[in-house]
Amino acid sequence: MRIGQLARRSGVSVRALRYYEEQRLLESARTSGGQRDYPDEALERVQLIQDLFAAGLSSRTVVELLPCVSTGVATPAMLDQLIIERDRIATRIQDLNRAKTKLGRVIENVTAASVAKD
Amino acid sequence: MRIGQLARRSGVSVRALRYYEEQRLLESARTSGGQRDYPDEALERVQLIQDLFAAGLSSRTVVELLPCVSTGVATPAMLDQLIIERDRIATRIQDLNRAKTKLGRVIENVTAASVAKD
DNA sequence: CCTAAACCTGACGTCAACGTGAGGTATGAG
DNA sequence: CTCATACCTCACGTTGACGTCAGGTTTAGG
Repeated sequence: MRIGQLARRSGVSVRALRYYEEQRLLESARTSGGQRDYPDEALERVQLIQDLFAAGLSSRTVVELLPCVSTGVATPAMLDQLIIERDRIATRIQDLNRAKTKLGRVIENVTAASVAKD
Repeated sequence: MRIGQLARRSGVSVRALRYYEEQRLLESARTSGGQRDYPDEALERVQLIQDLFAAGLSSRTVVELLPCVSTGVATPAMLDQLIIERDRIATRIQDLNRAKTKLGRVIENVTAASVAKD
């Protein structure tokens, strides 16, 4: 599969895919002409990378953790890192819930006020 | 209260507080010598700003929504924006939960494997 | 009055994850 | 063979929320 098709299937830009390669997050074979050629599994991997990015992990962290996320095998240091990141995500979720609750209350207030006027 | 004290109390940097003022998120009175002088309520406001930033809102969005978040009064446009942001946060929470679950499974696998070796 | 600490205003630096050309090559249908 | 696409490699630009340094001023204690 070539880069444009992978981009369309995964929903990320061509530039992003090249960037992932630059960061060693994603490999590609090359055609005789030098164009990238991806196996089908690349799609899955790109989606995984996106998930981890969306979770706020940096590309540096992702490149460290991708092997064990893919293979299920990890060194103790990697396990520590995994736990740290999971906890960071958990904390972040709590922060977001607080903010969401806050906005929710504001929305309720405003809505109630406007209904009261009716 | 002067800027250094507000910084210590709120846990954000002096630079950040000046930045908030620059972005019109936070006002300050000035002493005769030109130094910033904050009322006690500023602490609360800084924490609110931090919450909204942590939720991924931009300073532009925050400056638009702060009035109604503080006062509870909003125009229809502001209400729309509030709802948009709340939904964005909700989506983000779901993303994070997915990533957390994924990492959690990896951690389980790895832990199980290492226990199996014992 | 003196001085250390805190504060002031610019203004340039940083970092991540790409966006965006510029200028050239590969591919494949007709 | 031809030509429209799709692709290639630099390499500089962008954005947000500050960090950081320079050079000067204010404040409060002794």
